[in-house]
Amino acid sequence: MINQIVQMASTTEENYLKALFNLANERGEVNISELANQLEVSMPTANSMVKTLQKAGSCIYEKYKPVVLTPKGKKEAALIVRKHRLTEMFLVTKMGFGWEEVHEIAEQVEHIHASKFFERMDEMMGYPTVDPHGSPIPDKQGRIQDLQFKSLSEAKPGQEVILAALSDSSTEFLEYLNSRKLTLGTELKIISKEAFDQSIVVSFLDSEKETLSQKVCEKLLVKIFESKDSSQ
Amino acid sequence: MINQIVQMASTTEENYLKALFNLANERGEVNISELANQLEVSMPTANSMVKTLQKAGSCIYEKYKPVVLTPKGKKEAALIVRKHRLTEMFLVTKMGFGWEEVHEIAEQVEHIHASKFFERMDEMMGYPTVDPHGSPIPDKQGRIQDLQFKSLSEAKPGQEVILAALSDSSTEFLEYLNSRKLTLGTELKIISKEAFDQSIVVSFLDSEKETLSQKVCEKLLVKIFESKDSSQ
DNA sequence: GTATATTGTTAGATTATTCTAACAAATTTA
DNA sequence: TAAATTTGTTAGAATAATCTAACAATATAC
Repeated sequence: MINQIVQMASTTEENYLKALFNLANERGEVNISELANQLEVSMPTANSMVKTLQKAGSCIYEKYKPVVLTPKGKKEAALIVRKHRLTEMFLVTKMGFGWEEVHEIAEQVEHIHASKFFERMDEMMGYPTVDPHGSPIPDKQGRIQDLQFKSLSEAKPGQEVILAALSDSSTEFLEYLNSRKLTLGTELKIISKEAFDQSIVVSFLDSEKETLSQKVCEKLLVKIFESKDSSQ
Repeated sequence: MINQIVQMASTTEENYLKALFNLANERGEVNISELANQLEVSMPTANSMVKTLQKAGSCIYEKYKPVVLTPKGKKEAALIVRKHRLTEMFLVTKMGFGWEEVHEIAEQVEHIHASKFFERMDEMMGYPTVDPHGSPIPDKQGRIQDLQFKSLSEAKPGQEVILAALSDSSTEFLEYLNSRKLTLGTELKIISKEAFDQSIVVSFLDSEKETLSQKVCEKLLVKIFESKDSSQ
């Protein structure tokens, strides 16, 4: 009888996997100092944990080379991200939390192993595909749909767009958006764009007008409607 | 400047505190072997952790004597039990789980530190005072109301009682109760009691009749209505 | 293209949590 | 009460996750 006890990843290992996954998505390659920085541990600590994850078959690592997740590691990470995003969505839609306060809670809830718990959340919400920040929720197999939104800074005057996701979900940014009543799903019309500093004036909610800096525009991901003059 | 960093209890320590609290409530004194047995660790392990908890001021321990929680330790434990029971209640009333499946999930959720999360649950449920098994939910200060239910085995023929809580919430027992449609809040009338084996025949839901063994009766906690003939 | 800075590694130590082996104290049984 | 059993303790070791110090490799700057 083969008694193959596949040890579940510890909470610590789960955090490393998630960090590798997120860093790889943001910046492509992941080196030890980025990883250490992200997790607020020393480089020797990150180095040693990467070796542990390699032994477990979750990543590939060669001295002085960037760390790469294996398909196994990617799936493990995606399933943690799934739990995180389902939780965030649940906290917002079913428990009345603001989108700026859910990340911290979800960081803890994502390490719960009872899959029943997350399946019920999923069911109660009608199987959502994105979280409250517009990020896609991986499916049960760890697959992620590619949403391919554009940054608002790519939009041109006259175009209409829908705010669909954020590339920065820090509390500060979310609170900035709250203060301008900018929520996901909001329709924006690009009134003008300032050539000097790339800031954009938009109108939304049938009346509000707002100037958005380039910095802000880069972080707002939008669906751009095909131009009415069919220039494509 | 006094820089008193009071270290939060680890998940492991929390589990020891909870075990000490529960064992003390069930059996009075807690000795090392009971604790070790409850947590499925070796006696030296339990012994060593008890010393750690003592250093943290959560319990009092002298060689070969029973372990006693300090007021600090009792409060810490009660607050974990609070999170556990709030979670169980939430899972049953807001997420549609059966009472026999929530314990396992709550064992994991109780270690989440985000107090916002539990406060929102509490609020959504209207500040319940008991969990789905009839056990009291400690308040935010760790205080527990004393419910003082009686065991059904103390009831006498002719009396009417309401099933209020359980002294055993094992999955097997909960499934037994499910199969008989016995839920908390059910009104039972004691039809007769068999002197030989202390089994009791009850009627409930206006029609159902059921014979309950002494073993079962001892685990059912009830509110006994004052007798109509005011014999007290 | 050398000097400087950054990044990464190894070695060695620490703390938390656990174990087994060996022994000691307390309790139960006969 | 003496023997047997149970309970508890100490000692010593193992693993996970972390650190600092010291050194090595790679990348950047002049």
